[in-house]
Amino acid sequence: MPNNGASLDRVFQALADATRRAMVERLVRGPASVSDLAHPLPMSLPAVMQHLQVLEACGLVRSEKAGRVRTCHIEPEVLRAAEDWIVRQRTPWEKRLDRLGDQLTAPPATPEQRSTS
Amino acid sequence: MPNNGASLDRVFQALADATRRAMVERLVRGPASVSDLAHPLPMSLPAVMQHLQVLEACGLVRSEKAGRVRTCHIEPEVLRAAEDWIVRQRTPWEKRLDRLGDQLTAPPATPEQRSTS
DNA sequence: TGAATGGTTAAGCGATTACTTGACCATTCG
DNA sequence: CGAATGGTCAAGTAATCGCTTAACCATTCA
Repeated sequence: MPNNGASLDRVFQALADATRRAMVERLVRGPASVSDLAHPLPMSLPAVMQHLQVLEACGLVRSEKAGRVRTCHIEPEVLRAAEDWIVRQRTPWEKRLDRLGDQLTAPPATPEQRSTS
Repeated sequence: MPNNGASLDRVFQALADATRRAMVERLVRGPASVSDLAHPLPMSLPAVMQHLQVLEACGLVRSEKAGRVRTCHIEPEVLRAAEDWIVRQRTPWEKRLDRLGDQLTAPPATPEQRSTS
C-alpha cells in the first residue's frame, strides 16, 4: 500500500498546478463530466484529459464511464492524506515554541549534532 | 501580495519532492545549517542547495548567513497557507454530504449546467 | 600564511511537464 | 443510416526538473 512517500509526491505534484486545483475545486461541489471540467478551462480537451489522468493517478479523483460520458468525482481521503502530512509538521514546531517559552535565555547550544565525527 | 494561485503552485511544487519534505521535516524540529540538512541526504551539496532555493523561493524556508555558515529555519505561515487551501476544499463536500442526507432520494438532476447553450 | 571547512556558481544532461494538433472510436439521436 | 457529441490515442515540442561534476569564493584556525 503506497500510503507513503511516493504517493505523497504524486498528490502534492497534482496540487501544484492551478488547472488541476481548479478541477478539484469544481469536483468538491459535486461530480462532473470531462467536458464539464473542461468548459471553463482555456485549453484543449486532451490537455484536460491529461490533467485528469494525473489526478486519477494519485487517487485524488475517480471516474466511471456510462454510455459516452465519463463522470468524475473526488476522493476526499487522499486530500486528507496531504493535509495530514502538513498538520504533522505543525505539531513539532508548536512543541518547539513551548520549550522556547521555558528556556528563552538558554545558550544557543548545538542546533544540530553531526552524526559521528 | 501573492497569497494567490501562483504562490500555491510553488508551495505544493516544493512539497511534491521527498527530499524537500525531508528537509522541512528536519527544520520543524529546529534550525539547521546547509550541511546539516545535506548530511542525511544521498546527494551532492549543490543538489541540496538547489532544493533549498526551491524552498526559499516559495517562502517555506528562510535562511541567514553568519560567518561561513548559513542557518535555515522554517516559515510556518506558508505551510499553513497550503493547509488552508486543502481545508477549504473539505468544507464544500462536507456540506454536500449534509444535503445528501436530506435528499438521498432526489432526482439525479443536472450535475453541471453548460453556461449558455 | 596556507589548509580545511562551508557554501556557491555554472554548465550540462537525461527525464518529466504541460501543452498542441490531428486522427480516431463509441454512443446517441434525427 | 449518418451526423453530432463526448471522449481518447499518438506524436511532437518547448520548458522545467533533479541531479551531476568542476571550479571557485569566504571564513576560520593551526
